[in-house]
Amino acid sequence: VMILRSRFLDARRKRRNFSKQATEVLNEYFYGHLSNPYPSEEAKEDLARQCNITVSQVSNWFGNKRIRYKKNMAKAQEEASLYAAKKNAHVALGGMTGNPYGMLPGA
Amino acid sequence: GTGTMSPPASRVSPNRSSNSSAASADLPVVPKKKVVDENGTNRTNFTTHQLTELEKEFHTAKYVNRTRRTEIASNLKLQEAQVKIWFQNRRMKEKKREKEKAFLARNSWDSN
DNA sequence: CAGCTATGATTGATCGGCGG
DNA sequence: ACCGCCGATCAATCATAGCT
Repeated sequence: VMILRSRFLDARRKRRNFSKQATEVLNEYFYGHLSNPYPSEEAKEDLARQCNITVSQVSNWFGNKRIRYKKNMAKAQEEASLYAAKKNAHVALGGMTGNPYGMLPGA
Repeated sequence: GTGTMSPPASRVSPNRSSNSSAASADLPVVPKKKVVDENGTNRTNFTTHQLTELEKEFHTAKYVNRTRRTEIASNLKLQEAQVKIWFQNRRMKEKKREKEKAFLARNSWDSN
């Protein structure tokens, strides 16, 4: 079985997680447009540039994010609040916080 | 609050609203993709043979006639619709790669 | 190092719109 | 009215990355 699979598996093998910064940008967009997390082609290109990844990767990210957000809404909602709060703070302070939020505390 | 995520603006209707506020609960879940029935397993796992043949056909012709499609479906024991969809997905896949290359190239211009 | 979770990529199939 | 195609997306899965 494994042998048969290895023949048509390609890029999926070597994958690298996006940089924290890239993920940050993507999450900000996602939670900043939660009611309609469907970036236009143009927005995707922009995001791709900002994150230094391809447009397809941006699409993949949003596709995965949407689905997984729904599957774990309870948990994801915390992220939503987190980013919503972050956004407000950002606007209010008008400055960067450089907060190293890494992965969610999962709490 | 509960999830929102209305379907893609392009799919719901020409109605586009720049809703940028964070989580606001509404939208009673849209009918989205149907998982058919039973176990919710409607995704066919093509065999290596089927995929090999399909790709062989693809190299010969990106598009298949209804006649050819019927033949292929018959030979590979697949539904004609599956063959049709397979070719469609294959074409999109190719197009996606080209588009990506073009975009990357365009990105280089900016840097230099 | 093993085990488990997070995450990026792949892909058969669906949705809505368009054109022949 | 019907069908195929496109573009975007979904949903389930694969395989690996990365933390514990």
